[in-house]
Amino acid sequence: MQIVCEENLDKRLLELYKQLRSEHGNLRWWPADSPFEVALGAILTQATAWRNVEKAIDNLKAADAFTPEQIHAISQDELEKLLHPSGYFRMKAKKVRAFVEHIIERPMAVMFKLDVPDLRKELLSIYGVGPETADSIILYAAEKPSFVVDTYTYRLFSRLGWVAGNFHYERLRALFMDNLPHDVNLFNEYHALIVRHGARVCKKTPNCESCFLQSQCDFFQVGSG
DNA sequence: AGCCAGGACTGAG
DNA sequence: CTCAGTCATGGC
Repeated sequence: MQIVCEENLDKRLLELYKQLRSEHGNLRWWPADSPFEVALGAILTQATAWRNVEKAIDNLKAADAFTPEQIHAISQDELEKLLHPSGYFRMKAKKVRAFVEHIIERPMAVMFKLDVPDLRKELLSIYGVGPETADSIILYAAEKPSFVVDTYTYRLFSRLGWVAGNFHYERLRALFMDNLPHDVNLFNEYHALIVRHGARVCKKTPNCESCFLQSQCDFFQVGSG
């Protein structure tokens, strides 16, 4: 993956943000009641629709298995059963267990005292926590500025012609980290807007009409700014 | 009926 | 390092 449009990226990113805001409003993410619930949701939503994640989280709450210690105490079979609706339930049971075992040793509140680079390294060392999950936990649970990108971000930016080639998480994240102020509220809202908008970005057709950014704002087209 | 959703890990080349 | 294969349910 290469960055096609290097010029004025800071201005372009802020203008895109304003466009998304005007289209979708102020979202204020993440749907969870605690940092631990954010982290669980981040793991469970890997390649999975959020509505299925909600079922699994409801199961955990209903089974009174919603603290790290409670989850650690139940059997693997039971954990798999509770996580079943979220899909990949065997994999996710392993991942959730690895995560709770880690934070029983090092509570999230302790980890969250680290700066973003060190916190990110520690989260990435946990089985089942990849770059997007780590950044989601840092941004939405620790409330520190680490930009979250995903396949929606890549798809949108490909349509805009700002990037080309295959999706590369770290390079796409660096595009935001290097060209935006490190503001938690900005990062929070920006990623939320991209995900909300993502449903309108056609997967296969390069000039999908449902992607308003293609048709309504010449500024976003490479070469016009 | 198929397609796909807010990815990550593994093994092979 | 790059990449295909794997993991799995539920809504549209």
